[in-house]
Parts: sequence; C-alpha cells; structure tokens
Amino acid sequence: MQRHHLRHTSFREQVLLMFLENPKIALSQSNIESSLEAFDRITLYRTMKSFVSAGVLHKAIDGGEELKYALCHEDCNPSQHNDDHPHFLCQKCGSTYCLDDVHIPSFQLPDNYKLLDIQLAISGICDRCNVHLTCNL
Amino acid sequence: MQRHHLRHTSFREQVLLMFLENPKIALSQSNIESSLEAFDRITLYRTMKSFVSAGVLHKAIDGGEELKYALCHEDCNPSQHNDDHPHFLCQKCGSTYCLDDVHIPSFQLPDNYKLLDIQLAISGICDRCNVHLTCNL
DNA sequence: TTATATTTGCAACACAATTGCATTTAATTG
DNA sequence: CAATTAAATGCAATTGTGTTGCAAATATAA
Repeated sequence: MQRHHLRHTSFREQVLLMFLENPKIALSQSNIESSLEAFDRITLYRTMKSFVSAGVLHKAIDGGEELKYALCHEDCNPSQHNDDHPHFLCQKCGSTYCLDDVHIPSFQLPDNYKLLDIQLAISGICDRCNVHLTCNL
Repeated sequence: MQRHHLRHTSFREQVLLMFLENPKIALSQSNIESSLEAFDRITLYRTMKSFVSAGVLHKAIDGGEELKYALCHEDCNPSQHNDDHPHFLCQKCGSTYCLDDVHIPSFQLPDNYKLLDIQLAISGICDRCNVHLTCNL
C-alpha cells in the first residue's frame, strides 16, 4: 500500500483509507478527527506531515479557513509534487474537490516576473448541492 | 479619508498609511507590527477585521504561510468585494504583489458546478529580485 | 526471535487569536 | 464649546493550535 518508504501502521491505514474512499475530496484535520473514534492530535499532525513529504497527500489550498489535504497523483514523490490542478470549495456543503480534469489556463505575467508555482482556488456551488437547489424550486 | 463608516483614529491612520505607501503590496500582520513602534496586537487584529469588513482591505491569498492584506479597489464596499485579481508571492524576498492588470482567463468547470469566486495564487521571482539575480551573474 | 529504528502517546510548552471589561477617544448634540 | 453617546483601545485572562521532548510501543530487518 504505502511503498513511499513509510511504515505501515494501523493509524496511518485508518487515515489513508478515508482519503481512498473519496479520492478527489480534500479533508481537513478536523474532518479526519471527527471520523476517527480514538485519535491523538499530535500523532495526526505528524502523520499528515509524513504523508505530505512522502508524496502521498498534498495540501489543497481552497481559499477557505481550514487547510485541507488530498490524495496525490500516482507520479508524486518526496522530491517532486505534481498536483497543479484547481481546488473547488463548495460554499454550501463545505466540501473541497480536486478538479483534476480542469486545466489551468496560461496567462501573461508582468515583465521580469518568473513563474514557479500556481494555485487556483475556486469556490461556488458543487454539482450535488446545485441539484438539490434546483429540485427544491 | 475613510468614509467607509469607520472612525478616524491615529492607530488606524498609521496602519492605513503603510498600505497607501505601496498600494499594490500586501502586508501581513507581522509586517505591520515590525513597522509600528508601539502597537497592541489585539487592537491590530480588530483593526484588520474592521478594514476588511468595511471594504478597505482584502485578504490576499498568496499560497504562503502568512495571511496578508492589501488595499481594495475604489469600488469595494462592505457588501461587495471586487478584488478578483491574482496575487504573486516572491519566493526570494517574500513580498506579495497584487497583479491588478493580470486578467484571469476563463476556463471550463465540470457540469453543474457554479462559479462564485476565484483566487489565483502565483509564486516565483518578482521583477526586483530577478534584476538582482541577473546583475550578480 | 532478536535487534534496531521508527512511530506513537502523553506531558509540557510556545505561540496565535479571541473575549470581557474598564478606560479612553472620536463624533454628535444642544 | 461643553456635555453626551457610541465606538475604539488596551490590558488581563482565556482559548485554541501547533510543537518539542521523551519513554513506551510497534514495525521492519537480520
């Protein structure tokens, strides 16, 4: 399962399973805590840090208050993260989605600015909530 | 100066002047604190919150660790912020710039996703640092 | 099965941010 | 211009978040 040079423990397995169940949904630390019956805050901090530096999870900047994490692509590794997709925060249900299929369009930076990294955070209403809204009308 | 229904105080004036000196540069709270000779952290918290909700400053998401603030456009008000420009974080000097002139190109969201807000955080090397780098070569 | 190195969990700590409240200050009114 | 009122300030105390140190537990390798 985790041959990213990480040891297999039951705690890590529990956390990782939560992400594998919904591969494109980002979770905050409080999201994870509320789903774990017994958890240790400190261990969770270190688990997340290990996962990120190992290339298993990436930080999902969604413009919201909470920092969230989401599963990396297969080709991510400790030295090179490859998660340059937008993140979408639903203002209704609070879920954050990885929009892997949405390509970030290119744009023109001012002169002498050198681009190294892009993060696109989109918010609005997700497909699920949108369906519910239109049904209720 | 601040007819956004905010009272004029010397503290607020000091803070606001820092932003007016460099209108397109975003400042974090620690940036501000280090430039004020006498400051009260709590008052600064409340000042920033007042400025944001009054439409004077907006939060500049730059993908960095620190939350930064920058001057709003003229047409921002408490009910409607209008600051949909990218923010650029220089990885060398740590400065954050509002790229007012960079237009965010449109893109295609998945079906039934409704877009309400975009935040584009770009990082790299800014023009100043770029010039210094090339000079030193 | 043993040895070794990593991970875990607890306690203590450091720091950031918030709340309550008395005091001060800015705008308003007569 | 003085008195009034409402908002802003500053301090104390509190809450919350994230970190560090260390002993015990656990996973891998020999």
